[in-house]
Amino acid sequence: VALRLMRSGGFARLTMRAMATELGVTPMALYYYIEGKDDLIRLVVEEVSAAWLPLQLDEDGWEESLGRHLFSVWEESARYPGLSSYLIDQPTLGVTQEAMEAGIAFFEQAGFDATDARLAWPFAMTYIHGRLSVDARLGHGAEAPRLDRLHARDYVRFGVDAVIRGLKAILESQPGNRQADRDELSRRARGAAKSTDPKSKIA
Amino acid sequence: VALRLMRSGGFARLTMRAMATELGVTPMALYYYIEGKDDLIRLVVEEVSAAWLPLQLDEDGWEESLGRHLFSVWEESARYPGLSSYLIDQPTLGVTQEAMEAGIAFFEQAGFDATDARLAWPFAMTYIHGRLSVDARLGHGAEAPRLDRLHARDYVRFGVDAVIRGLKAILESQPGNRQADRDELSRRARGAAKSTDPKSKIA
DNA sequence: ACCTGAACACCGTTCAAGT
DNA sequence: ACCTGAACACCGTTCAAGT
Repeated sequence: VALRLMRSGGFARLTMRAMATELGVTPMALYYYIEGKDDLIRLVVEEVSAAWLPLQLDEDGWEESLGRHLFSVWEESARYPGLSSYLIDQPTLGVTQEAMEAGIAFFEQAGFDATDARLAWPFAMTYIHGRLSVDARLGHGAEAPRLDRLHARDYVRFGVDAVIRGLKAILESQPGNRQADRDELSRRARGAAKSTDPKSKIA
Repeated sequence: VALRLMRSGGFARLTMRAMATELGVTPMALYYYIEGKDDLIRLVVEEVSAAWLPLQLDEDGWEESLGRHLFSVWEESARYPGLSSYLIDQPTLGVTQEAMEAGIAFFEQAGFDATDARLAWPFAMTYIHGRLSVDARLGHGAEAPRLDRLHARDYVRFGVDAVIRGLKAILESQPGNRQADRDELSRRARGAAKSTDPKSKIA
């Protein structure tokens, strides 16, 4: 019922009283099952974020993997307008500690050093939830063109591209991770490397 | 009074009733001077955004100019926790139509084509307000370290860097704006160019 | 075990009335 | 011109009481 309320009227429509009315009970009946509104939202976020494509390093490289994840977060979350405005105000952006650690591990696997990996994940998530917050007010469907016939999808496409390119530039400027290393990583990705890879960041 | 309330208790503390109490009047007295709460927030945003360093192309290049602007928006807005969470939900991110057009013009002057300039400004602003929204809950001062002794300033520094590098990569991949043009721009910036600059994008 | 009813402490705002 | 007072339509939540 909570998810349906949010899909039709956005996060603002999700109230204890509206839920009770939909269920045909008084508002206080809900408190028998949940601790309060924060608990209700936690369950909602759990449900919505389960539909996100997980952030994991696939064979076609971290750039493509990250792009797919961000698009998936955007598409799924966009069904619940205003949810990202809530998530962005939460510690760890509303996801569990484990999900955040998995996100950081992703960037370490991609070759970022420990500090940059811890900064890269919140950077990408902050952008995508920021974008979703903007979309919530403007509408995200094809029926809602903005300036110069640009649609919500154009904005997020540009943004995700810029996020990935920015992170790539930072990765390439890391000491010990310059052109020579990148060539090595490319070779490994193609399965052509049989050496011991002494400088590999992936191990 | 509104600004003071926000500085001490954040955006959530800015209520018509709290303002009235501070002023020693009843809530309805405010309606003689302002139309309602939306109008009050509009005036607050007007005041806060006036303190932002304007986004204008200075002699040290668009990258540095953009970096200064974003940091200034971050530092000034951070004094009013929760304000960015409101701004990010607004069309044109809470600024006036003119401010948005000036932002787009900035990216055109920097060499972005018309479409990318229209996408670049919201991208940068969406990120910085997203970042501010996260900071609002976690605190932004040096007294609030996060994971691994990283501070709010580290996150925004990394993010602004990534935003600029990402936009730079997009600019450089634009047709007619490749290495040859960039070398020319670099020469101009150093004041060494006395040619007529026929291909310059800045004019 | 499951739910109700009254009440409290908040919101923004309308409408009519005061001086 | 400037402000009050009562009231309305909302919130989330506490506490005591019902079956």
